[in-house]
Amino acid sequence: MDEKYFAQKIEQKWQRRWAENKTFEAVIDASKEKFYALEMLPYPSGRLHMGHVRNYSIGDALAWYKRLQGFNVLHPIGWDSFGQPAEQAAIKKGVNPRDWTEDNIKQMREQLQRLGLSYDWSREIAAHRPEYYKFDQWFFLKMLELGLAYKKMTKVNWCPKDQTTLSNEQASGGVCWRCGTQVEKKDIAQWFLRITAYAEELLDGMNEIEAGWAERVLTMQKNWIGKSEGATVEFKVQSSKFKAEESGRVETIRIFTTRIDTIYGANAVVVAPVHPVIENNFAQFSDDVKTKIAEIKSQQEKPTDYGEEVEKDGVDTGLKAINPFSAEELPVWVGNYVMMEYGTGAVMSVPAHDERDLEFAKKFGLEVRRVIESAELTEPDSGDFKNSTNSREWFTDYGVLINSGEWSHQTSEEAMREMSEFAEKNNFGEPTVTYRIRDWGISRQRFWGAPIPIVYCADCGTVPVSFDDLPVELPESAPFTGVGESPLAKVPEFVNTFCPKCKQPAKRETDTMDTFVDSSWYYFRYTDPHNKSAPFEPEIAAYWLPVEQYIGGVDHAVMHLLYTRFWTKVMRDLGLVDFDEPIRKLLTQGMVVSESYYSDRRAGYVYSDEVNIERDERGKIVSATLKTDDSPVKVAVEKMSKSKFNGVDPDDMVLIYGADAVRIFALFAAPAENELVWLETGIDGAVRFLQRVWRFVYRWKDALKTASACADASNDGARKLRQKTHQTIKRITENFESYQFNTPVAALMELSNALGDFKVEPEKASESDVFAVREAVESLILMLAPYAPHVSEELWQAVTGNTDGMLASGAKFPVADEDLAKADEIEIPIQVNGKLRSRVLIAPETSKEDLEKMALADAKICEYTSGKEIVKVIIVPNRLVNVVVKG
RNA sequence: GCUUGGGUGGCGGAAUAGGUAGACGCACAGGACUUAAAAUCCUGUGUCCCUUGUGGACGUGCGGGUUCGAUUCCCGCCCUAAGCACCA
Repeated sequence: MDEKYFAQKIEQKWQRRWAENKTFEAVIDASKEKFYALEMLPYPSGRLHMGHVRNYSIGDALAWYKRLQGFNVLHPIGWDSFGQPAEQAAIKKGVNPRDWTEDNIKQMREQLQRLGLSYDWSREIAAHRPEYYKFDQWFFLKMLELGLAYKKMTKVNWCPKDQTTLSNEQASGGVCWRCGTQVEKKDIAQWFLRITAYAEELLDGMNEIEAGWAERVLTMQKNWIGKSEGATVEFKVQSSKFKAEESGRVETIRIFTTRIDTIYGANAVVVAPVHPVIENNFAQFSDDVKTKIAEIKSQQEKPTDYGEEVEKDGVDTGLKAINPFSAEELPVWVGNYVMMEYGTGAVMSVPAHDERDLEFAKKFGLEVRRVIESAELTEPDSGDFKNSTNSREWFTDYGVLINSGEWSHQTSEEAMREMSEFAEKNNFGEPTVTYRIRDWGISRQRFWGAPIPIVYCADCGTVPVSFDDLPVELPESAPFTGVGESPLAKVPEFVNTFCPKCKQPAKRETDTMDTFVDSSWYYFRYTDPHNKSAPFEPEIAAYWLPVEQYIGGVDHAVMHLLYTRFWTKVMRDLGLVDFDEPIRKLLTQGMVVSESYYSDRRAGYVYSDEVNIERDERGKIVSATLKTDDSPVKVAVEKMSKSKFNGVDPDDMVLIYGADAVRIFALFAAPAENELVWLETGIDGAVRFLQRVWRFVYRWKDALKTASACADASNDGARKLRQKTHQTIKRITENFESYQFNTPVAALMELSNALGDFKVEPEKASESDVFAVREAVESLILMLAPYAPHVSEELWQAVTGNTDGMLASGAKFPVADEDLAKADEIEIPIQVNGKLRSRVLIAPETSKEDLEKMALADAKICEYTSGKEIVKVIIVPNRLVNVVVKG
């Protein structure tokens, strides 16, 4: 056994041993409490980045801790291996996406193993394998049966030159990212999952998980679902020649509003350019109106960039609609700020009480009529807001109604309730709840995804593939051009099939599923990863699920985490699971960032070794210039990325510092939720710490073998050490229980420093010294294991002589002895009028009376109190004394 | 604009049922060891002031408030990050 710490050597040794012993393979054991620790599965890009390392280090620390606590831990990993990059590689380099993906998985698996993460590799899954995506298809068919999957026409971004659909990002600025052609909107038929059917439940379920999820994530989901309660009101269209002639019925426009109380202030009805009433009456509009409507329509179809303010625009169609409350005749306008996708695609315009309507009214000179007055006014004024005491131009708060017929003098709250009830009673409206969330479109015109198991038959129409014929497998390859429809459509062997119903020749659906489908249920599959006939056995899943702790980036706060909650509710309705929420606790870890250097001269990012950086003695950058020509370089702290040349390769780090040190630093440098600035210098501290522990253990190793079970309390040094040990155990246990991963490292360092201060030579140590040191060392090693498992195993072996590894020997996390942890003397502050003036050493649990006596007798305190009247003395036992004086 | 976080030394960060602010680490400075360097170990390190002390004042974004006592609670601002955004 080597006396020097060589990370590479011991890390390989223990990684091999864990694998041979199947140490981390989880087996159902009903006698033990289970713990499911889960990290978001990676996309196999081929290289691990520091964000992964941080994510998995957190998860592994937790898994180790829970394992040492005696839990039956499930800690799996897999691959989110469908998706665009593989297809891009195929287009650019001509490689087969499957080979590319498998190669990447192999490389990244090795990288993960070099970090010594305690995964159960026997449960590894990959989304691109037929045995996995078979059940994506299975779920799709089940949802079809439940009416939760359906097909509808929808607008997509379309590049007419490349003949392909584009995502919003690819259509940024209204042009195709590849060829720069003007992007069009095109209607194509796509498959949707009815997530809206669960909107209310997804909202309600948040109460259940509130305690374990970061508030910002829940808020983001709430905003995304976007529930808004209001009312629909029907306005009869007066001058419409349409329905009146054809069916004898009067055409109506249904508007949605959250402020029905302001309806007497409406001066117009504004509809989206694609609203049915416009299409129905288009023929009777003047040419000017027609042109304007077409203009607004095409403007709305153009993808807009983030943050872009669009000026209000619109046109009076000449149609008239009747306000059912006031019987007033209002003009019907087309407005560019009204969208068909939200609410009913029509609004009533109330400029006095809505900022957007005001903007619109101002532009077109429409009347602004105030109908709500601030409730704080004792007397409602005339309604002429310019002379009103609360003369803001618009007023969007709740208040009291004025100029509203019989509803005047009611409060907004009363009026909203009663007016929508009134509308319902009289058949021209009803209370309505609207959601922002739309159904989940899962069709992708791509090759590298799970084929949607549907067949189109000339006679039978759209026919689902039979469950027995799953999986619908992807062909070996396809022509990858990046243009045209889905590559699958160009593979005749795939496309041509037979109708499952009538057995006549038919064609397959060539779209594949959104990869968020794969990640919606992957962690259910981990519980039963080799099941051939079902996604998982409900009984097995019932043991392991729900997930106790999920760890991943905030970037998935909405999409993935909402989809998987939806999927769980569907699985519950299918009888596969019996809970509503799959994830009890969610930890969203911060990004890993580092310094990047941008050169204006080179118009791009440059490598760090191309830059000269001067720092002052405090480390602040004084100047940063390009080495080649001394031109200035901008320094920014940004997310690590290849294109910014500021990434750090985890493999290099592991090679230089060892996996244990990298993991300690990743956890110690910042709280898990914070951004982590990766600085090479910081990691030295982790290495130094490990080496100190290592040296100490080897210095004491032989002496410790003689440790007896005797703990003699008369030895002061030993007693102090034991006290520190138990205080540390207590602290670290509390930290882990509250999911703090940075502070335990500090506590371990303190304990290690205490050992360093223990100045007894091992050869001269008394029995109680040896006992105390052994206790401290064993505790230290056990508590270090979640951070630095390799070093811990090695040192554990050195101390105990047990060569199987601490897991195999069933090591347990140390338990703090409260009595030993108690300090035998405490230093408490004495304040005069809240200012610290002196300190005094006391025995714990010293009585209030004694404390007061000690405080008032203190020489320094007397100095401050002499000649003054002591008003009172505040005593917090074991904390402080505060003497309050006057004069 | 709306929503939600967050502002503590040169830096990452500790500490809040209100009770010694700055644990631990980095960086820096001085010292020991060494022919020398590395490594290691020791000491110091919030700011300012003085009579250099078991000294004083100030100090947790800013301004108020509550309290014997506020980084922590309340009110009003400022800055910053993220998400959403013509959502009716």
